Amino acid sequence: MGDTQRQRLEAREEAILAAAASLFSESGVDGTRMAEIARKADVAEGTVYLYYKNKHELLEAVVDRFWRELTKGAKAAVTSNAPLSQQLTELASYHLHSLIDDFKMVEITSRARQRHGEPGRQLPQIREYVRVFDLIMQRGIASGELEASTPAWQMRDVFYGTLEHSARTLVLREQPFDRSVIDNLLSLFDGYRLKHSPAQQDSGSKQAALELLQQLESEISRW
Amino acid sequence: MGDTQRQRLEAREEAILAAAASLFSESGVDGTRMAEIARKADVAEGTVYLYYKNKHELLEAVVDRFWRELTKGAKAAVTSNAPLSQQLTELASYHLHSLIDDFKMVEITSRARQRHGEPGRQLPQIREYVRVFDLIMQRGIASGELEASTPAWQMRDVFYGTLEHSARTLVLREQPFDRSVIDNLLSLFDGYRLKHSPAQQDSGSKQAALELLQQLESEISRW
DNA sequence: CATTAATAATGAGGCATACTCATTGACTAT
DNA sequence: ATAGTCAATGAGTATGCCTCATTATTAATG
Repeated sequence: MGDTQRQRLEAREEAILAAAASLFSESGVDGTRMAEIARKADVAEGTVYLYYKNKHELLEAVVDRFWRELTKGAKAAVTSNAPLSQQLTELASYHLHSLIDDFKMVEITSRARQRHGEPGRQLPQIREYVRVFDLIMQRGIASGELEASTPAWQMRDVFYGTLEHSARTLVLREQPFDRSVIDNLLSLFDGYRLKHSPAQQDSGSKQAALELLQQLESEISRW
Repeated sequence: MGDTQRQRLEAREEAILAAAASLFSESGVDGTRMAEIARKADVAEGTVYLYYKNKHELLEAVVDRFWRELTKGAKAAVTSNAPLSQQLTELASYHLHSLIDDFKMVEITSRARQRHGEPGRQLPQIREYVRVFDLIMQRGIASGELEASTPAWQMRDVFYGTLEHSARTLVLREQPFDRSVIDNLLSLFDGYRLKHSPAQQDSGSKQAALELLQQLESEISRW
């Protein structure tokens, strides 16, 4: 039947993707030959090119999948009714753990971004991943748990950038996950916490904030 | 004379390095052929290989030089008697400006780090650059301007990681240098500022801190 | 079930390019 | 002047990505 056929095709594509991911991680992109990938995926070399136009597109697909998986976990960490600080802690732990475990993928990601002479792009799935971090900041602002004077993207850059760099530091030193990195980052984020009680907000901005909050919640619940 | 000969060799090496840097920046590593580099440097293709073993070593040399130049500027920003917050501001501005201006080099750097299957290394000159950030944190701790309970490397990861990620954000959005990123980061760093006056330190730890401070100062002055 | 059409898979060969090395050239010392 | 050393050259080789004519497999039709 036609249905089984489609499944076979998808299984082949998956096999190629998995083989590439594993080999890229182990030997690096330059250290992996297309023939190896084909062999590991149990197809002929030419078959790879039926599914991916060239080595670079295969690399992009591998990277894209990695971040798509990460995004799932990140969303899980954020989708809850827990207080903001706890959600941030969970997200940060998940993120740092993941980056450390698959640091090779993080390195390979930067390789996938550079396509010949063109300006460095952002792969769609990475954008989506970063958006999870943006949303939690926006939600914190809307709920009044974070001050509104700092743009959400700047808070995100602190959060995301710090963790990415910490992961690099730990991996290069061959150290494991370090909880104190998270604690430190979160105590720093207290600087973004509103000191005033929500009651001190004027009613106009409070109203606007509530609307934004609801909008964000609905967006998150749609996940 | 032998001296002129040596100068000619150095000039050739320099020409090759400059040609490679310019072409890598413009067209990316994969988009640049060795023959182009040779032509731009006005030498035969084989000559390039007398100075650099292969394309990857040439790439490493280009990246290494870039960070060596950056290190000079960073040290300049830090070598002064100004208060810590001002030095941090200068260092952050210099860093962010540089990363934005030469973001292509930043991207290429991550490419130079991955050598085939080996674990991601840190090129020596990048290490040296990051050490400038470490030293200013250590100095702040020693002088009592920063709290001692957070390890210097964690403060550095916040500082360095945030700026690197902010640079990426700005470049991808095609926005120029944004002073508010620096202001935000520095106001966050107030969280690391000691609230107590130095007099509250017990004399033992104060003594130790002073010694460390002098040691750091002498190291910095040796630059 | 036989036949035809359509689609998927193959792998030998083409081709671009990083790299080598035998030859040539330039300079130095005696 | 001559021999010796070191630098430079660029045609040729090797490697690895990718193509495409051929073969195999599946689907459609009567």
